[in-house]
Amino acid sequence: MSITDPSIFRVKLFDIKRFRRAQCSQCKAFFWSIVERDNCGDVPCTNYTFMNIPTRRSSSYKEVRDLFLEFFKKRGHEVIEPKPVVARWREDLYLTIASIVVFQPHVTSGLVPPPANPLVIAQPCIRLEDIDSVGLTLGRHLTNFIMGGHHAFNYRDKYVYWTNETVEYAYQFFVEELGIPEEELTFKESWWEGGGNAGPCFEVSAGGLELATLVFMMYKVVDGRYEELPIRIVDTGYGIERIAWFLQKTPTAFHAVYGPLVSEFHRIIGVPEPRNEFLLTALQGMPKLKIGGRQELFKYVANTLGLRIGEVEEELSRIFDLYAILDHTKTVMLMLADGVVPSNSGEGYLARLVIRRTLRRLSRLSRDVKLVELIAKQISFWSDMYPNAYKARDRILEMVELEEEKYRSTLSRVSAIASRYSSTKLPTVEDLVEIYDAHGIPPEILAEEIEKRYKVKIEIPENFYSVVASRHSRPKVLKTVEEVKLPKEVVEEFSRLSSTEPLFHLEPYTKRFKAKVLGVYKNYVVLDRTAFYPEGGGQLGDRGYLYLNERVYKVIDTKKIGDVVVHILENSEGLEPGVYVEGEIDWATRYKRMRHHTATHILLGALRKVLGDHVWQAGAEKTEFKARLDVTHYKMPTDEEVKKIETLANSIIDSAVDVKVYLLPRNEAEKMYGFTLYQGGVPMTSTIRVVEIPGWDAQACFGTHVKNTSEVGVIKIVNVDKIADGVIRFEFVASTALPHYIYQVEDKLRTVAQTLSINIADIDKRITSFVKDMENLRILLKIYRSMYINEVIKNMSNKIEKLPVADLFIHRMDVDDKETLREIIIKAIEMNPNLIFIGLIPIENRTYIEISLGREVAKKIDAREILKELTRELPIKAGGKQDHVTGTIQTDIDKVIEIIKNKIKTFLSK
RNA sequence: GGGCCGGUAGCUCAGCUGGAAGAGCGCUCGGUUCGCACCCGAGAGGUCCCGGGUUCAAAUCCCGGCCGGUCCA
Repeated sequence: MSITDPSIFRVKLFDIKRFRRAQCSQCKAFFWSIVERDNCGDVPCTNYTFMNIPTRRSSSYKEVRDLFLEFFKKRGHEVIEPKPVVARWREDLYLTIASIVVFQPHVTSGLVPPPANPLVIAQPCIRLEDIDSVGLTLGRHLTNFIMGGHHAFNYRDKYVYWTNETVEYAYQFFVEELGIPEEELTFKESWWEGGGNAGPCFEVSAGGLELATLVFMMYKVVDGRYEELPIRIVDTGYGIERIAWFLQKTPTAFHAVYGPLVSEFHRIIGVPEPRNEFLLTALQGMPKLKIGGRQELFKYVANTLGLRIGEVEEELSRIFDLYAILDHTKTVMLMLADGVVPSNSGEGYLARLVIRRTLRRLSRLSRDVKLVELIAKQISFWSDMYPNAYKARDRILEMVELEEEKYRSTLSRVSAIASRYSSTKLPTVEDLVEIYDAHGIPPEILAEEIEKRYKVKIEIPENFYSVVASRHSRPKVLKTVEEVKLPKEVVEEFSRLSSTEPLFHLEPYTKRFKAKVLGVYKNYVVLDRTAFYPEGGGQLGDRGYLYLNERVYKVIDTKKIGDVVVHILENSEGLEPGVYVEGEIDWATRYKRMRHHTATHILLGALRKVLGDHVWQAGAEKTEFKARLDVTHYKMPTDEEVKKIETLANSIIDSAVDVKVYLLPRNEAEKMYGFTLYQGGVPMTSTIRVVEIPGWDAQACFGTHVKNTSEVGVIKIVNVDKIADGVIRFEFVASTALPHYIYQVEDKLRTVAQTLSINIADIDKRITSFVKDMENLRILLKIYRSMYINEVIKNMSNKIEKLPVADLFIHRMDVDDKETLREIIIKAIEMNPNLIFIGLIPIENRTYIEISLGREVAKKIDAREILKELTRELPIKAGGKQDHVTGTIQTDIDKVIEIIKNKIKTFLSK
């Protein structure tokens, strides 16, 4: 895996302190240690021994975090505020899985300077990769953790520090600051990869716990190959939870992190707290997991303490569940606090996934405890470390409650699905996967139900969830960056040209301008400057004209390649590089789009104010006619809320606030406005164009905006829709586009009124009576139908022809109402089991025919045989079953009746 | 973003190898009963999501759309 010269691992400190390089007898990795040892110092190559390693301190979780920051601050690192656990600034990742993620890809690629250098950060992270191991490993695996990271960015012309200093800091921190004896420390050589970067690393362990990873990031991973980075980055991750565990010597990391909350969860959920000895024995048994899974662990604990395996399994499983719940509820809190809305797609699904996993585990322990209650406990417990969660408390709890309800309704299908099976017909593994995939019902829950019903046990394979996962192919990129929709050859042709001067930004009200033609290829033209707005940020490209002397060129669309604006013409004949043209944009259209664009920002601001900070733009489109804005929100807004949003939005229009546009360096912009800037996507630029409506909204935005909110005129929300779970779409019309919208509505009304030949004013009343009339007519029709049916049946006996084999009745009905005919037929043959019923309906110049046999006749005769007989004489397309056929005769009804009668008579006499 | 499942009576759903629209609950009426949640009998209630196609015939098969659910990243 590694392509590195191992000499990079030979750092100064190892020489001074006489660390020696050795190979682990278990995992075969090379490691450095002061004392001689035959393992790398990390579980499972060794046992947990940290319980017996003395340290100077026994610090709380929060103290460890502050200790870490303080240590590096004292050594010249600037402390950086942590970022949200949802990676809003990244297009390729949903969650902040490490501290370095904060600086990817803009800083690591060299586009933007780091906010400080060197720096230190205590970044809350969420990683769902190991979610199945959480609890089981007593805190080694967690879905949320704080990664303490000190980072140094070494540019070609600016060196900060590299391997020597990094290892020395680790040594000082662990040995001098925390008081871990130096002979306990091991530095294992390894290789790290993530987020598109890679490099050699040290895993620093003591007493069986890996406490930190020191990565020397120096490669970019491109198509599986490694390219050297222009910047060498020190990327370290100190596990604050593990260090706290190490120092406090609690039996699990959960005790170290959650303190009194552990007992409280035990009490609420009703799981008795285990003896310390029990947990410590389990901890010692952890390396067994690697060998034979949890059964080996149970066996170890049972043997050591002289207990029965079943007993141990039952108690430990419950405790594992409880710890996982402790972990998951905090993860849910963190995600929802950072504005994630549970959904069936996107990052919202990750929140739902964790919530459902938690509910599943919770339901194993208790039927009565509500998830909301546990989350509420977490929110209060963490109120000082995570005040934003406390602020969002009501919203978080409401979302959790809604999710809990949704999950319950999902599970309500279990019984219906179980009833598809029986004690002899059990679901296969394939069925279980299918049921989980399509209905979200976990196999153990279905198995439980089936066991209850049919007293049969179902085996669920160990690798169940990986079978599920293997059914889904994974896309390479999560979100795609806005792509240019221009032919490849055009992109190549124009890629050499210098960037176009953006008059549409510099002076957005420019309607006419002069410019020089720089490039012409087919119907694509590039100018040195332009007022034509190129498609982007949900705003469409401008249309208009280019003038060259007497000639007029129609511009039908405008797009961009990087900073080069490409005008798409109907015809470019006569245009060539060097000539000067005059441009004129279709101002009426563009101005409406500008107003809709600014209106979208106004609406988003209003939405966040009315609905909450969890509202994020999930998509938008602006045209000259109307605009739509999709946002994350967990339920359909009420009519009152919509009105409130609309009123609020219009109030800022009436306030006539100036819309400000700034170009700011990225770090500064983020510092000033936060990540709410990136509503429409994350630009890959070092400077950011910020469009601000002061006190209302600020976004990184490429589009054109009006100078003052009053120019938007008015916003009318015309439609609200739920387009996905957790995503609400608002369609709205602004400014002078509104009359056009109203015309459309009026036109529809007028058409309806005309069709009904009434006044528009009366339309509502008329429709009501119209519907009532329909209802009455239906009832009336029903009565007449049954009258007719009875009439036919009553008169039938007179018209029946008694033949030797059966009775024959031919009924002609001159109304195309097959349903009525069918009713007559059914009644007739029920009354007379010896009847052959022939029903005929004229349809245009053809004849619909239906032949039905009574119970008795059907024993002797096949209706299809009759059909066959008729086919000899008549062009029939028909078919059916033994006692009933339907079809069409391609002949006029008057010509067929006699033929049918005769044919059937001859047939029956055979 | 992608895959999968579903849309049939007021509700929960069956029917889906094409062939005459069903069950349970609920509702109405009647019976039983001191009374009822029980029991018995009768009845009302349908755009089989929408549009197109194949077919003599489509709830059923095919295509497109809308809506809902769900899993994966």
